[in-house]
Amino acid sequence: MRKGERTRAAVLDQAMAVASCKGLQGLSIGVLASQAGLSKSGLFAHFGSKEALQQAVLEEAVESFIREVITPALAVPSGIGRIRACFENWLAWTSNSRFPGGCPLMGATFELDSQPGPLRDYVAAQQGRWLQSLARMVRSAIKAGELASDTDPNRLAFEINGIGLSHNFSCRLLEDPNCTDYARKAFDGLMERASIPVQ
Amino acid sequence: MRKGERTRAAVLDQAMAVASCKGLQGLSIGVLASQAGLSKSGLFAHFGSKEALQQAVLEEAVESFIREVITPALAVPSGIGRIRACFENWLAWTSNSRFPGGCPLMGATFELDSQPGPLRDYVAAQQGRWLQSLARMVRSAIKAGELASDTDPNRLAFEINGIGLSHNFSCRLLEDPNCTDYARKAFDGLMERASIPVQ
DNA sequence: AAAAAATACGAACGATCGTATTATTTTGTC
DNA sequence: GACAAAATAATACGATCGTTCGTATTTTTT
Repeated sequence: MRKGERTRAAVLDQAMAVASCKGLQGLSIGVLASQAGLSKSGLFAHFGSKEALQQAVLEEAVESFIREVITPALAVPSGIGRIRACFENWLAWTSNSRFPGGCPLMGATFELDSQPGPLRDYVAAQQGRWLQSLARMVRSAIKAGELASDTDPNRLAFEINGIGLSHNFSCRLLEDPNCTDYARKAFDGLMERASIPVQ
Repeated sequence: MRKGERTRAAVLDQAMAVASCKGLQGLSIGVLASQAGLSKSGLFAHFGSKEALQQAVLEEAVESFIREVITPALAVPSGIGRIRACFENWLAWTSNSRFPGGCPLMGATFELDSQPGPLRDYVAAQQGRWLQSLARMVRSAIKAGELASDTDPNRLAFEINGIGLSHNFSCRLLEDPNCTDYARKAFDGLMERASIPVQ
């Protein structure tokens, strides 16, 4: 690994932490450079533009999310268990200490949702993929005979997403100690309602 | 109504629209002034600081939210009907044309949740009130005999909030035309599960 | 109509922003 | 250890930021 790649990676890690707290708009090349012990122009050269830096932060965050939330869940046999594993990974991800201000993608979602441009397009595409991943897990749980066949995968994905969003909301803003408990119970209720009743 | 109050109100309206799109951080006194046909210093004098302007935007948004979402619902007899009315008002609010970028409070929530200060404190307090309002409606629906007595009002409020958040997410970022349908069905499912079964 | 108070303006401040250009240092390779 | 390439630094630019100040203009009250 070249020296440049190493510093770039280190900068990116720091940038993710900052973006997690202050948003993508709150990223400042000057501040970031002094935090990383680099000159402004030295740091700048690694990305070429501020937007490219923001894009890199987003891509890095997406890659982490897939690695820590989705991929491990796919190792679990398809069915409700896999969906639950993914959900649990997501809850843990929300409190990941690498992100002192919470998931940067969550922040970017609400920061960019009304600001047209390549960054918004990227976030929208990735969040669409996230919902599709959830829907796919639901579909395979139906195939496995654990969820009722008339379950709408996209709708269930919508609801699971809502529980996670509410968890983030109550965890990050309100600091409600009950929020993880609420989230788990909401998830269980959702699965119970959609599952095939035991005869 | 004094002249000053009128211009201040007009500026605030414009500021809410801008904050709705670009966030509180995206508010610029210079840009706002030129949009309002005022000089920068003339506009500035109405607020005294940028943070005071942001605070004023938040207060105005909260007031609108209460007026358009909560108060009308309280005119509906207590029970599931009242909760549904509130929920429907909320869905409509999310698409309110006054806010080209969606609810400014939603944006502020995810923008400020990790940025300590009076603005964050204010948003947290108001969002706490919002959840409490929902919980109170649930409690009165239990008293009215429409929801099971073992329902946890705070947990149900948590779940309703999640559906609204997911609706905002899918509506604003993904522009999914099904999102309102999904949200309504999720809400109905939630109420059905918590309601007292008809004998 | 005169006096007082409230509003708005114009100019300037220091600071910081992202970016471009040019130079210097460090790194990896032969 | 020399040499090319890569990485970092130095400096400067124009723009914009929030803010202050003194002054002009308008509105309201007397």
